[in-house]
Amino acid sequence: MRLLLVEDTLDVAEAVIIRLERSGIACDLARTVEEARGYLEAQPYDVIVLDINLPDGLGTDLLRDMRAKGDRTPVMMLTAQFSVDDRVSTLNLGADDYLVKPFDQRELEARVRALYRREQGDKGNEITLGTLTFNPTAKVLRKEGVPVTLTRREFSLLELLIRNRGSVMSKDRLYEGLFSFNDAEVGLNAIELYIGRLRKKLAGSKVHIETLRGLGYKLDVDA
Amino acid sequence: MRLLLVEDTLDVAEAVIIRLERSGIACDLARTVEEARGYLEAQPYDVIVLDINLPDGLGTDLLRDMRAKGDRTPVMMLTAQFSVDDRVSTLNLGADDYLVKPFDQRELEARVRALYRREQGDKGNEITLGTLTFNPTAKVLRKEGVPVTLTRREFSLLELLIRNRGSVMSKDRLYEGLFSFNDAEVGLNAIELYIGRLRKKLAGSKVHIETLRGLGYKLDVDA
DNA sequence: CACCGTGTGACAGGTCAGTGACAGATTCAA
DNA sequence: TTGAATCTGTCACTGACCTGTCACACGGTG
Repeated sequence: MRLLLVEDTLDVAEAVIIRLERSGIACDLARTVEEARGYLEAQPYDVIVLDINLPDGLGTDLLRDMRAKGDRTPVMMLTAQFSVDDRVSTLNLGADDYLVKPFDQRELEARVRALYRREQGDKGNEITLGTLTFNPTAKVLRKEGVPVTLTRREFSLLELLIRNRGSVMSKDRLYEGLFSFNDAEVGLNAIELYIGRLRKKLAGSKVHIETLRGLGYKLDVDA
Repeated sequence: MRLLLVEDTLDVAEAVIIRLERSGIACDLARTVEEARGYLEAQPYDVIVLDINLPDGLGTDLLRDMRAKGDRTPVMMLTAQFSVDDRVSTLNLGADDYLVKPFDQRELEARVRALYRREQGDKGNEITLGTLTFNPTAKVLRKEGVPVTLTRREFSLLELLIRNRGSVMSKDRLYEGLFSFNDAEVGLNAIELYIGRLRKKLAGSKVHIETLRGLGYKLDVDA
């Protein structure tokens, strides 16, 4: 999952990013509205967490512009004071959720995941494929009921593949979902590496990752 | 829209079918889990409405098997009693919606249509030709539902032909679409080669690539 | 019948993917 | 804070398969 955090208070931002990155969400940080616009043009995000009060303007303005352009990316608003009026107008602008500062990190993560899930169209959060059950919120993968330990990156990659099962995911798309701009300079080779590691762990599960040379990878259930 | 109703209570089933057929939804009725499996093997459906309590087993088992096989057809569950636990576990199994009996016919129809719409949205720009379905975003080609593996070049060529189906594509145009300036020095013969390879993979699909000597190629569906 | 454009099998690069080893980074527990 | 364990990502090498050329067969057209 690729997330954009727009927030000017550095310590809040850092705490959030550390937390989210640790659980496998690739985060980019923008500290102004302008910066955020740049990021948004550069690449698509799965979720945006947007502070309202920013040095060069209001987060709500950015939100309005996005919606006016037809961008439907889920947006969670953040702010310190949140009157009932603020709340209503924010939601009316097309925000999907909001959180009042100070907030609990765990709550933020849970809500972000909920937004992502909703976007993906998954009702439940447990996915069964072959002999695998995958639970993105609990971060647990089971093979025939037995837990399989996955590292952060392995988990993120598997989640991307599972959510797009049956479709070919180009190496670029996987790369975008896995790494943020901070993880600069990571080679594309890393994807191949993790694909290999995942394959080992998925062995004997009726689920396999197919390679399509020059196109990407595709996760499928054995016939 | 093609719908499979799995329900053993005849009068309920008939009422539903009459209503849905009247508004243009093609319905098949299965009265047992076994019968439903038969239908599902025989052909794909757009939506499945699935009762939980059936004479020879539970609808939830059928649902679980489908999801384990990677089948993501939207499923709406029906049942008389529906505790919170039932609800959660059903959704976690991969159901997309549920309805408690007795229900309003109009509500059923509205929800079924909602499921269908969402599914169509996901499929987006999927193109069906004869027995082929071609999905450019997922980079997947299926012949009678079975995935056909294509290489990068084959895929590009097929996409060009499909997007211009019915009209003749000159070899030059195909060439321009397939090769960039980097791929300099590739002979025109390469096109013929890939046409040949594609023809083999499209064999038995009611879709054929016609040669128009001196003019180019044309992809068409058999009469 | 000759010609030109097309079909096709075999083959030789060449590119891209798989993999093992390794070093730096990070996490976790004392 | 330190050290062990694990995770991360690079590098280099190997191997597989796609790619496109060549050569030749085929077939319609004039």
